[in-house]
Amino acid sequence: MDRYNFKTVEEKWQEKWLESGVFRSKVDHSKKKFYCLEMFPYPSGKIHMGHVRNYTIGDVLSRYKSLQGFNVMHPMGWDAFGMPAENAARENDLDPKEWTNKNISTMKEQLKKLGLSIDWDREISTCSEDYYKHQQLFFLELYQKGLVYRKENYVNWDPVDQTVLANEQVIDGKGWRSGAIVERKKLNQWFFNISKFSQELLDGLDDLKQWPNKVKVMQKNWIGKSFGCEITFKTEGNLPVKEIKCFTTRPDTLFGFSFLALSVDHEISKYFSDDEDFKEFKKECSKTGTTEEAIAIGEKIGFKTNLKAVNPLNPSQKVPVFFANFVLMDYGFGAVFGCPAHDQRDFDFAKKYGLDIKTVVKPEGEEDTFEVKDEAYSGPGILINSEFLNKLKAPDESIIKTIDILEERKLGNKKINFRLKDWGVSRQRYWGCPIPMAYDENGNVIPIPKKDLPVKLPENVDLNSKGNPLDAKTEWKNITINGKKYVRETDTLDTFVCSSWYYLRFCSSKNAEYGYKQEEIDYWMPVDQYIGGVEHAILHLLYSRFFTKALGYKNSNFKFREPFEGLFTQGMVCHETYKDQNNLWLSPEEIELVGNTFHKKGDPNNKVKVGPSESMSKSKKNVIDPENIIQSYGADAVRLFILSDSPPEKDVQWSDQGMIASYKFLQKLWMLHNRIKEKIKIQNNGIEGNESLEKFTNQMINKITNNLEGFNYNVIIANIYETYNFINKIIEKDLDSKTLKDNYKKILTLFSPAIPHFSAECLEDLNFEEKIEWPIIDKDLLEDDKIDYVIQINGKKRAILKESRDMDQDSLMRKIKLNKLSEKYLKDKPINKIIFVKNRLINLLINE
RNA sequence: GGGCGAGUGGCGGAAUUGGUAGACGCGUUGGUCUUAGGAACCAAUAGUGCAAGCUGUGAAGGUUCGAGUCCUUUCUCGCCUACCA
Repeated sequence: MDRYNFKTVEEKWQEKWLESGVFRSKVDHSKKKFYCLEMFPYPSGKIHMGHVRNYTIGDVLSRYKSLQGFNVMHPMGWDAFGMPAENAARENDLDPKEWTNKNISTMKEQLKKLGLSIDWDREISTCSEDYYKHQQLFFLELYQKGLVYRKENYVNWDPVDQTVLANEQVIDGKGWRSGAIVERKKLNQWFFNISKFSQELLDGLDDLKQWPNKVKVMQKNWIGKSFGCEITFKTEGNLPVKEIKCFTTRPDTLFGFSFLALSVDHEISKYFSDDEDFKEFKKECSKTGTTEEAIAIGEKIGFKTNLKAVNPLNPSQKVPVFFANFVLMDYGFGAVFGCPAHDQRDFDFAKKYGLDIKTVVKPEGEEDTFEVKDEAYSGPGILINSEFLNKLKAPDESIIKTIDILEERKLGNKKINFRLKDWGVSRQRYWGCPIPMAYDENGNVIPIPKKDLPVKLPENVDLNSKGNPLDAKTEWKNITINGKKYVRETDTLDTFVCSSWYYLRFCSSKNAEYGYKQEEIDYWMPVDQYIGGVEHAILHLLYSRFFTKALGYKNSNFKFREPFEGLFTQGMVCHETYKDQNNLWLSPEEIELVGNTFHKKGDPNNKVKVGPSESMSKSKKNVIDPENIIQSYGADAVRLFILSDSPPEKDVQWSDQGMIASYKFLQKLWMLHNRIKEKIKIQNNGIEGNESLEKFTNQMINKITNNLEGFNYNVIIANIYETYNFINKIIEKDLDSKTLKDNYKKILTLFSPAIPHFSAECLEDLNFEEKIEWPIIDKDLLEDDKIDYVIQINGKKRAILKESRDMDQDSLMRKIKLNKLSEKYLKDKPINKIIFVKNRLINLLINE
């Protein structure tokens, strides 16, 4: 008997699938569609285990849905713009496009070896003109709808590299590449008006029933809706400032007002631009702002101005105005009214600067003389010391009442404030989608005419030039439109823009006229199941939701409101970390086990320190290369292992032993397959095991179907093992050929989403040529006619009786009386109460 | 500081949602076969006890005939987020 040769089998089926085009999808209104999408990869060079896990999960689902008769679309593409290409190209002196395309072809081959059911005809790459020209058109459309605008905004500026850095590229206040101290610089940038949809994006979350709650909560917090009031404070002092606006959620504590605090970037700061002390203070603020620790400790510092702010509800009260480090310019109005008694931050600040702390809310049940002492009180209660507001219930009643009064007296307005800010999409980078805009000599903006799209990225640019390489490319930059001279916008779009609409492009990946074809998105959208890492919980998913809403804005053809109906966030793949005696990271291949300690390979004196299991990363060298693993064990074995060890939403530990076990299991399964094959050939008409085989198969259909529906993919693998164990036993028995054949076919079908090559090979080996469909559960067979009844006495399990299904209480009692257990536990003691759960258990309550 | 989630054998994890706790796998132990085993197969494997049994799902209470599952309090860990007015 041959061993299972995964190499030939997997290659054979991968070729077959590709040639026959089984995974090709097209609109077919006679069938229900299922759009399965995994987050497309960045072509960094090679696939990693995270990809293997992500795409295996999606593949199991796609194959399962196909077998169920759905018209499945399962596409794949490349998130191909971005900085790594630009950096790699600079380091190796080559073209980012070349580098990217080479990576794409490598990774595509690797993905194919996993045996994924992907419709490669729909492949897209965001860095190709075919893709980004449509993105430019969308940009212009959004511009026309008023959803795109330009404004000055602060950015992280690297003065050495002359470029803008993303927040995550600023490490301890320094540029990640140059090491230069990052400056805050105001730059003109393009923005998408995502905040216009704040409320819609928030409300939409309620409809996303198949999203993890965790992600919805994160988005909700990110959008950050708060209800409150804007209050205009009159000011007095030696500056030409008459009033300052604040946003507050607690206007009801206005009688506890004791100072007003401004952000150092507040417009009033312009009057202090020559003040040396203020400059010093501002520097101090930016220092504390950078480290997370400083924020956690949260030392509050302030700079006192000569201004006084007037309490609008009590004009005789005038309080000092400070600049303070804890006030953010981009939230509310960059100004806060301080009420130390009921806000911990304000409390800390007041303590430090010796400001009044006046209690205006007491907890229910306290005396009116209640006073805040060691910390602010922000809980519910009753208003005190607040004149006409006294006795109101805080917070709900008091806030509404106060806002009413402020509005009536024209001192303030009810206001809903969102934390969500508009999306700055300009990047001073080469390797991205050019923004299709231009400027005349006066700096006036015009969109590039649609007929001139796409604005192509120029080739042969000098990536080593300071700043944006596009800026240096004068022959590209200077253009003429309708005989008039213009200069192109040289910024490119944030790569998140590319991934905000790629799910639409997959529906019509070849459509040349427009980003999508209406009838195709009408059929395929929304994505039924989206699968990816939780690290995209906010940005990518929020931007995609925004893009859908923006395209649907003033466009009645756009029928769906949300791009992703279902979302599944898979966990990471982890591995132990290793360090040698010099504290250098070692990869798993660089170590070996001698006795029971690890040493560096070939260096028995260099003991290895085993660190905690962490997400695989190149920097910690705790990576396992999927290519090697597939090479040694085959795709099905890898799939089996990656699914088996943990629920897909949780992190999984890579284990060599587990991997080997999966490999060995397939070998065992192949042996079993051959025994089954022999048995079927013999054409016997046994009866012994038929019934139990049918029952088992039917129960397995039920279990595996339910586990697929619930994403319990690790349990499916356990079910496959169970099935092996069962058949391995029953195969000894006398079975009828036809029964064995029919049931085995069903079982192989159940296996095929997880181990597709193996299952296909076995099915073919037995000439199961008819169309393979997901087996149907026989409800009658599901119910065993013998039940294990749990017999409890006073709630304790005392026995299990195998009796017939649907037995009533009295009959079961009679059986119990006949049992020796009755003698032992019951004797003649009176039974006080009987709890009987049909087909499950009986609990007898007696006096002990 | 705020939010979310999780604590079950030596390990990863199951448990039809309130009804036999520990499925399945790894590891370990014993055995069979073998020149050999880091192969294959068989068996055992929560703790304790010779056994009947008793005890067991982070801890303490509670509801219930019955709690890993529900409620209250508490501890620990993980993730996200952060001076959001």
